[in-house]
Amino acid sequence: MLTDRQLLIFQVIVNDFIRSAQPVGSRSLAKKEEIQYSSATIRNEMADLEELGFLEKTHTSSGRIPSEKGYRFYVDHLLSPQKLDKRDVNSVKSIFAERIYELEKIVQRSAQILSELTNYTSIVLGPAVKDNKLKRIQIVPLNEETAIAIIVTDTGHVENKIFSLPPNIDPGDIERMVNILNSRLTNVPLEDLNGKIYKEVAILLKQHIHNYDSMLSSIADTLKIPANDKLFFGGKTNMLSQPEFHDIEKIKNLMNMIEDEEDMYEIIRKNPSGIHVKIGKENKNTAMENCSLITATYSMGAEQLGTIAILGPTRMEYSRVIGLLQILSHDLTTVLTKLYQNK
Amino acid sequence: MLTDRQLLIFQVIVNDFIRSAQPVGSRSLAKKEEIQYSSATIRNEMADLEELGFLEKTHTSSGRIPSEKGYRFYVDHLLSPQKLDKRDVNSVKSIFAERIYELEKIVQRSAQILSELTNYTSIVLGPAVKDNKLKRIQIVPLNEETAIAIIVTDTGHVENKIFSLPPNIDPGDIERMVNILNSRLTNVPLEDLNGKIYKEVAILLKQHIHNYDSMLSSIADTLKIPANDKLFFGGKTNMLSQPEFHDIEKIKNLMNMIEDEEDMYEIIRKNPSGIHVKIGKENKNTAMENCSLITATYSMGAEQLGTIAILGPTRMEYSRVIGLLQILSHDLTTVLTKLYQNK
DNA sequence: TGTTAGCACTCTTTCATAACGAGTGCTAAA
DNA sequence: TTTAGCACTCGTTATGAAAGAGTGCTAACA
Repeated sequence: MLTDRQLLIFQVIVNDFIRSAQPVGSRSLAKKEEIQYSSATIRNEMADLEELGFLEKTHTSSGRIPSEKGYRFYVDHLLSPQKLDKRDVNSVKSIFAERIYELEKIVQRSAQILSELTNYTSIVLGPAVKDNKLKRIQIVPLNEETAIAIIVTDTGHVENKIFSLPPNIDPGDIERMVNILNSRLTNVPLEDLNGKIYKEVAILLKQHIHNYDSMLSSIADTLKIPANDKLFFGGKTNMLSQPEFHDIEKIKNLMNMIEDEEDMYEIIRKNPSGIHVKIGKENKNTAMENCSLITATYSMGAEQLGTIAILGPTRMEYSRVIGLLQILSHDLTTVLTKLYQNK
Repeated sequence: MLTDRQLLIFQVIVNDFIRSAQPVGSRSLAKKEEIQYSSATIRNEMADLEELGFLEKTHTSSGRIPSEKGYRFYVDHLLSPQKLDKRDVNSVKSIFAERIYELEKIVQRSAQILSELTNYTSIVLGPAVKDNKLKRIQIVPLNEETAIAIIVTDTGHVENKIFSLPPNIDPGDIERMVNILNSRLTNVPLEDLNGKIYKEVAILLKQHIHNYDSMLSSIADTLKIPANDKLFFGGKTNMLSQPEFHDIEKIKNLMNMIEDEEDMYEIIRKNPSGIHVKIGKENKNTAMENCSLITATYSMGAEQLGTIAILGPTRMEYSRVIGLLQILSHDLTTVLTKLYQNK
């Protein structure tokens, strides 16, 4: 469709704009050494590229900036195989340098490094808890009326919830119940717990425990814990430094969205595996219409665990960010697989 | 020191400026019904108040705004006994309407309501964990090499940490160790745990457990958990709506500070009990020089637990915010005392 | 036929200037 | 002691001119 010359010019314009955030004019292009044509020729090509929808003008006599369609084309067809800066690679590797055991800490640190490297905002959806398998249930009575239920998963994740005890409960009953729960539910994925409790465990409890029904509903309720997986952020305020966000109103919308867990969860959830780029209005959210979101997934073995994302202006360093996400998601997957595979 | 008329004029100026964020001129003051003097008289008084340091001008011929000294005087001497709006009172009461068991949830919700009512940013320092007493220690092995230590406190707070096991550990040893720890350490305040472990528990472990020394250091290390108490925020982005933060640079500084847990912790920590107001530069942090911070403490019984704070512009609704904090800290204290006093 | 030089035109940015309004400080009169 | 009046200051807004960056188009060129 496009001639080689058009491709060249388009690519240089996009790169230039990504770097400078200023509309690119024909004269400044003609001065570049990789472009040997006169400004008039370039003007003609730019007019064509605009007609095709890849470029835009901010006003009648301004230079050109890439349109969303332009960015889309750039991302899909013009990104050369990523050659990452060595420093970037080293920075990512450094995340895994110290021996950390907690999955969450690794994830948290990834988010932080990513935002520092890019000066954009990073969002990491923590490991999906619902696929974790139950390692142990524990109930600790706090006083006559309340107790705390604690569940530990095979990945070392801990959840807890306080619930109220039925009056005059026998401590022995609690202990028996915990034993039954553990013997029957160990290694069951958290999302299956609830079903299994009513199908298999209820019968057993009925045989051994007084007052089992009021207890059971408390416990079952408690085990419904893993509602949303945890979100981690890095560089929440980085977008304030981007020149496209000089406007307070825009910033307010964006920051409000970032602060709203629900919104962010909606945006980053259920990503198909691999790397994906959403540009400008491709993100449904109006607060993000000047933003691009790049997501990558990470896994443990064959099981997809979570998502890493970078939120930046549409004028984003796509090449570099994609490179960073690729290497990070790969490394995360490798480390996690090694660390927890031998359960 | 000040005449009654000066007091009246000063108070009206402050109230007007808090409402409108605009410098207050003599003519607009003269129009108010509570002020019966001519604009010229008021001008003279304003000149005097400025000389005394209570008022400032933004430029030669502008109206007056309160100086920091002025706000300080206003807060210390001019705040009438707080008459709170009924809706405000009801909103605060609503926090405690549902029966919630988790202390953290109550605190979290308080922060949220507070920020919604005021349109400022609220910061709540969660209950000091170090004063909690140990209810139970649990150790759950995850695999051959790692285990997770869980501690539960008397207030239902749960902390956990993964640590590495010495090679070839005997499961029976772990169980014996947990029993010893629980029998010896239950009801010990968290901050005393470490000392007590080495003084009393080490000897016992030596008698009963193989390999006790390498285990002990792991455990002791694990129990050093409660580093910082948890911070909760409400309305982090509210300051973006305040007219004094039209300047992107100011916003960036402020938001960066709010996002930095260390900074915030430093600012809100170790507050003497009661309500305190820090105005403008009285806050050492330069990002806060256009802000005021009002803090209040809450307790459980006689034991001071944490701090609630509101961060707003120096042009803050002092009267209302102080009133809100008073009633909230009082109610929090009451509820918490009732809920957990009967341990 | 593709490329380029040249020129008229457009639009933004910057600067200077003027007019207006809000507000002050000071003086003199009530 | 209070107030009316007036000159003065400063910020805000509108206007216009000039400069600069960039475009589109036409005509000439290789």
